[in-house]
Amino acid sequence: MESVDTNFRQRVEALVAQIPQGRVMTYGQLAALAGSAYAARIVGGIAHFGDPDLPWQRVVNKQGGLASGYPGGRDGHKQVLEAEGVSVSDDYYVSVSELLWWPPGDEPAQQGLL
DNA sequence: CGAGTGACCGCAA
DNA sequence: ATTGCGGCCACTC
Repeated sequence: MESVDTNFRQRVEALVAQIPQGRVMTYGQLAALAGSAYAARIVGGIAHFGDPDLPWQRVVNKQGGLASGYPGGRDGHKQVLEAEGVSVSDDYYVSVSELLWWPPGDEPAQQGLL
């Protein structure tokens, strides 16, 4: 409906902005919810040139590892996540299985269904 | 307007 | 198990 310009970027930003504190989402997830499961790279691109007010720090890769290119490097990224309440491993890895969050209504199979 | 790149993911050997 | 390569879409210069 209505305008659909760059709905991808708007969608990703909307999802990231909805990520609750202490939770993390994967790029592939955001990409899939945005409309393209193969556009995970674009999500990263938007993250770098998107709105700096969005909690991109809560966005990690499928491995649960922190991404590069973040202002301050993984060091700053790790500290920010820990400040949010996310436990980051010494290797800059987070428990995706524990902190992975899905938007309400779009969850294909929550962890409870495991 | 055209080309290149990217904070990724999945599969193949 | 590990390593290497390709692919898709959007954004920037």
